[in-house]
Amino acid sequence: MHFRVSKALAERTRLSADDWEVAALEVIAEQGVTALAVEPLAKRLGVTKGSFYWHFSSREALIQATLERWEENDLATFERTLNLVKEPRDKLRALFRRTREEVHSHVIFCALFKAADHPLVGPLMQRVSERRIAFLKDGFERLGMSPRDALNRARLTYLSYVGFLQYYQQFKSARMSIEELDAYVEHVIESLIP
Amino acid sequence: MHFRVSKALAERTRLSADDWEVAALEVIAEQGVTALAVEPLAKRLGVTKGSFYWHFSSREALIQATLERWEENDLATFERTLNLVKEPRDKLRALFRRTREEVHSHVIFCALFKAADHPLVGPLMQRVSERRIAFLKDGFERLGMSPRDALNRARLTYLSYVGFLQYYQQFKSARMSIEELDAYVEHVIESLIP
DNA sequence: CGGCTTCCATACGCATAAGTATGGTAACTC
DNA sequence: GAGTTACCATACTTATGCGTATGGAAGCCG
Repeated sequence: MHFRVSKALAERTRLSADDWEVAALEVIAEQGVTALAVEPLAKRLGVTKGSFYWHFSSREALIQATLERWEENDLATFERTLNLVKEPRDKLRALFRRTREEVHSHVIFCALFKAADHPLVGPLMQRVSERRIAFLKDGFERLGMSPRDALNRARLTYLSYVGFLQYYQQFKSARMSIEELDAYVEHVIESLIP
Repeated sequence: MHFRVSKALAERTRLSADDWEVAALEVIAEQGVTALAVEPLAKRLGVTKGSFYWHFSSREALIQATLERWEENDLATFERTLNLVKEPRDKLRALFRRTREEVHSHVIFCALFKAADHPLVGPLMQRVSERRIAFLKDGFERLGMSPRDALNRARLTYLSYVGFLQYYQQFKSARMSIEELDAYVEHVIESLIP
């Protein structure tokens, strides 16, 4: 005897490929790319992998699609934030201060950076890195630095950002307080923006 | 009919726990902590896991022992390098320039940092990070910075170091040339050392 | 209402890896 | 040289995860 469970309780909306990609990105943010497995992901979504292999041909295909989606979204977000401020110094400052906000996107970025060994993730993060370094270089050049110095300063800035994210994400027990974090960001701004 | 293979060819020296730890550190440097598995490691050493479980009670025990060994060695190396130069400015400069050398130790450091999720690796890297930041802070204070500024500058310096390592290790295809690398390090020195 | 498509469950095969149990062989000891 | 210990191989068991095969149920379409 099997009574059909109420639709509201069971929430039995069938899944789309998008649902899988969103869930995959969540797992990547929480546990990294290597921890992204098909069966646990299916369990998380309340289905079995029979569903998964209808939407995707393989685990790699899911990763590929998820990464593409993230890159597009990242590009769009970056462009949007980028055009808010015009004055180069303020633009850089705004960028630095953004580090404290939009935590979620930073978590994913950080997880992807750590997974750069993966053949699909590596090229992606290299593209992203070069784009951001180029953007920073442009900013420093507008502030009067030589192309050579601007490039190196951009590298230094970007890589300190990467290091900071990893540190801040990992060692949550030793996290700075909000005030300390603010002070740190202001110090970085004073030290790196001419 | 089985003729005993010559001892020189077979190299059948029996293994010690140390041998396993050294090999484990190699694998960590090459493929990270998560990729460290017992059976592949045994194959690498030309034995089976029957040998492994005589020396160690579990995979975790191996990781533990390997990390302890690395931390001791890292401390010793750091102390040694540290006492070579006395003048604070030169000391910091020497430290920065060291980034280009002793590649192997940096590879391990980098791999461990990426594996900070692991319950054994996390606390270790936190200790190591705090030690190094404290060392840098001391250097900056000796150069006349306030304790607060010195701490933040030390963080910035250390985290840019971490970010650089990850970037440089991962994206070998987009690596800078030697000259470019030198120029970058000199830029960092000029930018961060007052 | 019968049929076709879409989405999913179940059940399999295969591979890798942790850990255990047990027996074998080298090496040292007396 | 007989016995003990130290080191290792082989052969399990269990668990996880990828991918496939196949059948079943829901939803649309005529």
